[in-house]
Amino acid sequence: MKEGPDIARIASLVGDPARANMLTALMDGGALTASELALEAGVSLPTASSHLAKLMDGKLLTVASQGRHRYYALSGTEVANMIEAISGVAAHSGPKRARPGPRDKSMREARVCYDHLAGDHAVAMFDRFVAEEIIVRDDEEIRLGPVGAGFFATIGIDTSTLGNSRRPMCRACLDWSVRRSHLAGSLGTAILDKILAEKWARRPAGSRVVEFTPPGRKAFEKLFLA
Amino acid sequence: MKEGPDIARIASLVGDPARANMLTALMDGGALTASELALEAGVSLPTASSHLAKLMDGKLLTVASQGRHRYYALSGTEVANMIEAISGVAAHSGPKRARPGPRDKSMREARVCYDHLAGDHAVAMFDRFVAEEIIVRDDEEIRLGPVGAGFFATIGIDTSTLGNSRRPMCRACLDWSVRRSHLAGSLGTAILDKILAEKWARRPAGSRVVEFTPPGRKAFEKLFLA
DNA sequence: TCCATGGTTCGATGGTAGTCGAAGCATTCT
DNA sequence: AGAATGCTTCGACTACCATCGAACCATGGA
Repeated sequence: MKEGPDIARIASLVGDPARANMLTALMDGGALTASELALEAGVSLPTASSHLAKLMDGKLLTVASQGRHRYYALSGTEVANMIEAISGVAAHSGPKRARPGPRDKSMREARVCYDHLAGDHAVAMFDRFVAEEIIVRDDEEIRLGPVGAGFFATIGIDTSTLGNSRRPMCRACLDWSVRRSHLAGSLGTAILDKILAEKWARRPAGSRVVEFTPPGRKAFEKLFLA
Repeated sequence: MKEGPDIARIASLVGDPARANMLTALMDGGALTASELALEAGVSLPTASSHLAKLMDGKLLTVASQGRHRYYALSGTEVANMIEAISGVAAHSGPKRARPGPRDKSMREARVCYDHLAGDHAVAMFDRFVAEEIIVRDDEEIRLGPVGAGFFATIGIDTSTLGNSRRPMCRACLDWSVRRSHLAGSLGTAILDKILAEKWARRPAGSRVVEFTPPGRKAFEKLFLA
């Protein structure tokens, strides 16, 4: 009967799966483009655009136009707190989270996260990069480490050309199946590109799964998990 | 694409206006019956029952069967925190809350909250009861004060018969238009009954508004707001 | 034992909101 | 300028779910 703030309105905004996916994708505080969010949410671009308009209308998101890109981000910590609180309840509620992650084993092992690799392999690779000081992480920020440029040069990735774009070369992306970070950004894209170019793995159509071939996996491990 | 806890599922539970009303009605930590919640939400009993089943399924509510009543309550502080967090965002988002409360002036002044009086008059009455030690509040608990039984006896309410039922005689109910407590429980019901029996006020059909007659208002003020 | 009251289930209805294809703007690169 | 990319708008379709009346169960009281 009390009708305080219109709680139902904004709860219903979060209540749609597509929008919820978008919001959680932005929970790291980063900004993503509409197309990236469309992929994250698993919907078409028009649909995503509609959802984004609704989220903007509810003031849950802010947008920054940069050239022909529109970068969407959470509008503030209050929104993040809310998502966090909802997640807490959901964790206690939902179907027993005995298996935290996707039902699909291969998805958990290796999948593509828009344009870079995610899953166990990606997290292991990220850890090794940090251990070897190929990349260094300063709190939230991630940069190429002292031996980084050299390392990537040896495997045919020219890091000097990756810094040009407005897009950050290195970005941390929280892996939902492992709950740890993996590498995104243009460098992450370059690595995924190489994996596919070398035919170490292929992507079954209509899925995010990345299927390594047996020799491909060996080569990948030798190169990135040495 | 991270698919952590099923946040959309429980957000959509809160996203329905009827359910949101129910949840906010329970935000004081109390327990209400299905019919009370139906009135709070402004829906029919079958509809309310369906919503309650869904909220139970999502583990947002607990239920305690007492006789033929079923008392629903929030399942824990985590749920309350979530509602609180959502309210915070909603306050920043929604249509300017210049007028915190109902658009209807008469509603804000006096209305019925299921079976007791709410609104400005009810809050003023509650304050006076506390000031005069007619009732005393111990934190969350409310009891009849030292002069309480005598006071109510003089106006024709026998408090000794009100304690029999399982229902608490005194209960605090948070008034949404003033954001302060008013009196619920069987004593609150008795007072409302008296007001209507004395014809100090009447209830237009199909509304929660309580319309005092001019002499009725005088009598009410003399008796309860002296 | 029978009635009254509080709740839930069932079935049918209607409205609303999510979805995508196609077309339309805007910006940037060649 | 022309082409390509990123994004939004429009229109039509669909599916889901909130809603309520009526019937059905359960408990408590006479």
